[in-house]
Formats: sequence, C-alpha cells, structure tokens
Amino acid sequence: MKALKIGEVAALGGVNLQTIRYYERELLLPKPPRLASGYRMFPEQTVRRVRFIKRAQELGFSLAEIRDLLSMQVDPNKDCTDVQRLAKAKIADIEERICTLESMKRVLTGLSELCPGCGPANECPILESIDAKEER
Amino acid sequence: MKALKIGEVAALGGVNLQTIRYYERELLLPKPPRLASGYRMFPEQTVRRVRFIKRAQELGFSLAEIRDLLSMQVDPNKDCTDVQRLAKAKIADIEERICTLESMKRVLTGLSELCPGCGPANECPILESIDAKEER
DNA sequence: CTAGACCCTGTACCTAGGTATAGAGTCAAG
DNA sequence: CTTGACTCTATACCTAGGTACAGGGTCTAG
Repeated sequence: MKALKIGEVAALGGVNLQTIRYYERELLLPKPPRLASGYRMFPEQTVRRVRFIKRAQELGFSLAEIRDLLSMQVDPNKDCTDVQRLAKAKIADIEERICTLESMKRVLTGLSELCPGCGPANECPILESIDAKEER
Repeated sequence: MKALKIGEVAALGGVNLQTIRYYERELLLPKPPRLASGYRMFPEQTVRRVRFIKRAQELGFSLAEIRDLLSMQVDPNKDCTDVQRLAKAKIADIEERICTLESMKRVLTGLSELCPGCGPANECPILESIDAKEER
C-alpha cells in the first residue's frame, strides 16, 4: 500500500492542496503519519475519502453532516437507521428549500406579468408592488 | 415631514440599528444629513426604503441587485424593460436552483430506498453508494 | 446638573467552505 | 551540489449579510 504526499492526494481527489489541510483541521480526514521532515504521508484510501466528501457535498450535506456520515462508516455501534435518519432529514430540508424557492418564483412571476414591459421604471408595477405593501 | 434618528428608522423598519449603518455604507441608503453633533437625521421615507430592501431580499434578490432596483426607481432614463430583465433573470436563477435541489432530492430518495433501515452502518447502501462511485 | 438613553466611529467577529501568501525547510534528478 | 518542485506552519483574505463591542460624545427628563 503506497503512501501519498499531500499534493498527490489533492490531485487524485480533485481538490486544492489547501483543502486537504483544511479537511484535516476540520477532522474530516484523520491526522496522517509524518516523515521525519514533517511531510504528511497519507494512506491511499484517503483519496477515496476526499471523493466521498465531495460527492456528499453535491448531495447537499454540509461538512458537519459529512463528518457524521464518515464516523458512522467506521463506528460498529452505528447502524443503518442512523444513516437513514440523516438522509431523510436532508430530503426534508431540501424539500423545504424547494418550497421557499417556489413561493418566491410564484410571487416574482405574478409581479412580472403585471409589468407591461415598457414605460418609466419609477412607475413599474414590479417596483411598486415591492415598495407599497404597507398600504395593503 | 419629520426627520428620524437612526434608532427610530431601525425600529420602524424592523431591522437592527447596525444594519442601517451597514446599508448606508453599502450605498443602499443615501447618506443622510447630520446634526451639528454628527447624529444622522433620516427623512421619513427611509423606513419605506428599508422595508423595500427586506421584501426584495425575501424575493431572492441580493443586496447588489436591490441596489440596481433602487437606482431604477429614481433614474428617469430607466424603464420597465430593465426591471423586467432583472425579474426574469431572477426567476431563471430560482428555477435553476430548484432544478439542482430536485436532482439532489431524487438521488437521495433513491439511495434511501436501497437502505433496509437496519444492519451495521458500515454496510449501509447509502454510504456505499456515496463511497463507491469510482468503480462505476 | 446629573443619570440614563441614545448616538458616533472604528474595529473585530460570525457562518461556511475554502483560497492565498510569506518565509522557511526538504526532496529528487542531473 | 545545485536547482526546481514540493512541503511545512502561520496568518490573512474571500463572499454575503450582517452583528457586537469599545470608548467616547450627546440629548433630555427630572
């Protein structure tokens, strides 16, 4: 099993070199052994871990949540229920964000339809609607 | 027309007092006249402007975009087309974010269905799927 | 005239997830 | 043995949208 230097881990993992050190500080990567010179020597599987982190991020997990996911991977006392719970919570979270965005979109679309698309901006119904809600 | 002190503007606008100074620095509010003591004296309509900012934020506009909206409100050379353009761009932006979230949700839901909800976490299909994409 | 509430500026701090820079040390090829 | 690529630590900086604090001055009611 070949040990990798930080630059190799970063290149293979597809991230910036500083990001590796950042992940180590944030406890997303275990502290690697060092050479006498102080150089970090990472086990090969670190690359896989970095990619795991990036993919979990794409699914909407924060680094704090990913830290939890990673600890479940290695903790024999944790079971699937815990992972399921995190996944379900994240799905609910995503759904809520979608709802918020959809309501924003509805309002904006409604405003946009009021606007004739011409005429002076200071009389634009979009601006007036945002502005004048206090007399509702 | 009564002039308002900063604390009154903040209270009536429903924001923190520091936020008013921040908005002034960020050119979202015009620089108000000052008393000899240095106290800011805001025209009453400032409250309305603060509320405009907060409502536009709720619709998804950033402060930079709101600065543009506000300048259109007062610039006689701008017309509705400009406002429309900003609104449409924001709608497109919101739609894109919804798409991203929906794709995240689809993937997570798929993973969640693979998981039996029991068994050791280190064999959880959710974690394995996030982990093992490199052999796809 | 004094106490308490208010205001001033400047600066630092917060979240989240990094990125950049400086100055010094190390490693490997030729 | 030198040179260039790599690594080390520490610290600062970035976005966005604020919030907090220190140390001072001002305003107003009693």
